[in-house]
Amino acid sequence: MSRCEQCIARQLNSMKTLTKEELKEVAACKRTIFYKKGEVIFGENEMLSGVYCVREGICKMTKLSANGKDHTVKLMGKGKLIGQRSVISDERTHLSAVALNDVELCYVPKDQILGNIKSNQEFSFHVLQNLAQDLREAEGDLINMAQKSVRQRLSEALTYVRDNFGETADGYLNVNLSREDYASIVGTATESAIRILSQFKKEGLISTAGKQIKIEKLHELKRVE
Amino acid sequence: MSRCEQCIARQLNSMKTLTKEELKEVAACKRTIFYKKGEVIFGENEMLSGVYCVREGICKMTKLSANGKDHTVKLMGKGKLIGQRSVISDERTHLSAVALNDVELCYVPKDQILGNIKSNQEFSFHVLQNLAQDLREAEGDLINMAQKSVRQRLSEALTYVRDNFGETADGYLNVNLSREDYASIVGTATESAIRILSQFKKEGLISTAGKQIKIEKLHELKRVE
DNA sequence: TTTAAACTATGATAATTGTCATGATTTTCT
DNA sequence: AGAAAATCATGACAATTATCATAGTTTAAA
Repeated sequence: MSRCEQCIARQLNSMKTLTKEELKEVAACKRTIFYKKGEVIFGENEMLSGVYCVREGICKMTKLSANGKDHTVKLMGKGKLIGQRSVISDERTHLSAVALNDVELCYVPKDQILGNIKSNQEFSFHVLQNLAQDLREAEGDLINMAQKSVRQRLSEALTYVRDNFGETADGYLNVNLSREDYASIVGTATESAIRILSQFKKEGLISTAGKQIKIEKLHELKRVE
Repeated sequence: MSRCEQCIARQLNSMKTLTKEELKEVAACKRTIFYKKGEVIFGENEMLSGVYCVREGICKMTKLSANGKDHTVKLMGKGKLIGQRSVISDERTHLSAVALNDVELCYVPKDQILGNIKSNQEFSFHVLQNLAQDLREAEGDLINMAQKSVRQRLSEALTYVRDNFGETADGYLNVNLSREDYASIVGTATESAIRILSQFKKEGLISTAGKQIKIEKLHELKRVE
């Protein structure tokens, strides 16, 4: 079993501020867990006993709404910590976490995390900065949702996926989301997402090959009105 | 000039975890500032040199959007810390802060706050929990924005104002926001906010006296479809 | 106090988005 | 391979919301 010190994901979050001693402790109590596409890591309103660090794959954080639809609040890629907020607040989850593709997670018990927050000032401050950043993003998303059209939001969702998860050698997005996934991110009806993607295609802003999407004209896509 | 130890606002935020010594230091370097209704405390994209604690009155945190309209992200009442996120991230502000009515703020230099975060574990953890809570709220707002109608959001804005800022003896909301303010919170056109408030009035869910609003039937208002 | 400015109100109409329906296409499973 | 299920696509229509216009009301200021 690989040690935390060698884990790539570790470089990407607060864990990198831990000392060798602390990392050994984490390594001793952590567990690696695999989830297949579509599997639920945890649901809403659950008490978590630890946090999950994404080592491979992508998870979506979603919330079920009154009308029965899921809204995807954010996507968590390599290095992201899932469940951090709930553990810090000592509250039940308010979102559920679902594997968007096959996923490898590293589970670290809550006490280990909280212990390090208490004892390692640098770690604690890093977590603080992380949350501050998440907050900034959430507020930004809120404003986008309030003020931009579905078309704009969808175009931004495409560039978001591209910027965060990259593209293949021939320019297709690395991550293939269904139209329903996009609709859930953008906060619209699936049909609307489909329709607008069709428009983008007709306008030559994107092209598709099966489920794959290629962003053709990023510039125009970005300044879509 | 009043000492921090006696300040009511202090009871309401992370400051309450500071020791007497630390409070004395804060008291020594803090400054009390007054703003009149409508005055700007800071704008977007500014570097802050400290945080502001609300002692009296309410501030709104807003962001100007491409279409020239302001969106109100949240209201900050007594005890709330303004600018905390920017100071922790060491980034420019992404929102501006505006006095919604006459306001008394207590300004604490950034170094003082950051120093306490570094040295006082309890304070640091409290700030962490605060941010986690803010994050939860922001995500909740995002989902509301994505999934609820303007009518629902407006009804929730009313109960939000009531729950957070209270009502007078005769049942009117303590805080009197303009329809434009409500529109800015809800993320809609001012005319739409006006229209829906008129509807609520016709339906007997609220009543008004000039600028004042009284919630008449909270129950039905809450389950407005 | 009266005059201007800001705010509230409402109608008419357009634009956006959601919903329902119906097929085509693709993927998955056996 | 073939059937079933999921996904994608598109039309028709309804509902919601924005925009423009106009006027009444309240508030603030000269």
